[in-house]
Amino acid sequence: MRNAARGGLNLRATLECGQVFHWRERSDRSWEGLVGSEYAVVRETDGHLDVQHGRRERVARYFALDHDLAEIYAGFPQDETMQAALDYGRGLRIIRQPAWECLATFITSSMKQVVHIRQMSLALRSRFGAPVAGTDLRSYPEPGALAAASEEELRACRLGYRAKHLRATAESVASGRANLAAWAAFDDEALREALCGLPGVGRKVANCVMLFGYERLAAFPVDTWIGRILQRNYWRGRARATPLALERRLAGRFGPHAGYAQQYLFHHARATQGRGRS
DNA sequence: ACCCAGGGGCAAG
DNA sequence: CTTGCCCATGGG
Repeated sequence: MRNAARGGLNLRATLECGQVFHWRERSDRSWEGLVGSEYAVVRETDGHLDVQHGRRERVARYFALDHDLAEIYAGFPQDETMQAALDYGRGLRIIRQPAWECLATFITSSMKQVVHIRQMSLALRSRFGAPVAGTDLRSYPEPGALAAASEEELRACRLGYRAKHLRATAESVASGRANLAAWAAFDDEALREALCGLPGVGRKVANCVMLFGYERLAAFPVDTWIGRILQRNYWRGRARATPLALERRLAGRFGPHAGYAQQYLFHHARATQGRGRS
């Protein structure tokens, strides 16, 4: 079953740009992963999505094929830095990721490279997740499963100091004190404030969860990569600014879908300025 | 040996 | 409201 994507699709960029961490490519160039707790196999053909396994509508929604990329791109700034990132990542989509999976994953992301986040995520799935029919992939652990785990067990998944934060937030969500589903009704500021109240969640992680888990496309996470890009290309000659200052002063330049712009800049920088410059 | 990675929390200025 | 330091772990 083939699904039209408004403005094209770059499946590899979408799945490897650092917004989601468990998908894997198969030898036939298709990709397999879990949409919530459902096994899915997908493939990109001519800029469209081929759903080879899984419920078509559900998978299409997960990959946000309804996002109108042409309209989103039209809001990007017309400068060289942004256009180079756009040319490189064209077709990359911000997907609709389950809020808890996204929140938990980004709590473990602090001071870690994408490859490590993936390893921790897979270890958590393997140790605490539930089996899924049709695959050896396991669903992301429920909040209760992580809340019931000991800190030592979480550290065994190589989480380090992040184990304490993940466990505490899992408890908060499992108890219902933090109702992630209800928070979807909050406006951006209220949602950010609610998220920042959770252990291990500061402004950067909150912005990632808003962008990837709540479809708040204006959310603009500033990490070390984006900080460098903004400082060098959009804040030249001025005093070194903190991530928060950069976000407040510059996010507006990237339009109503600033989060999309941010992800293209991140993906481009990571690929071209590559991790190992020896 | 040293540096950095999709940071956050906390105490101190 | 900002800055400095620590928090583990892996890789270059």
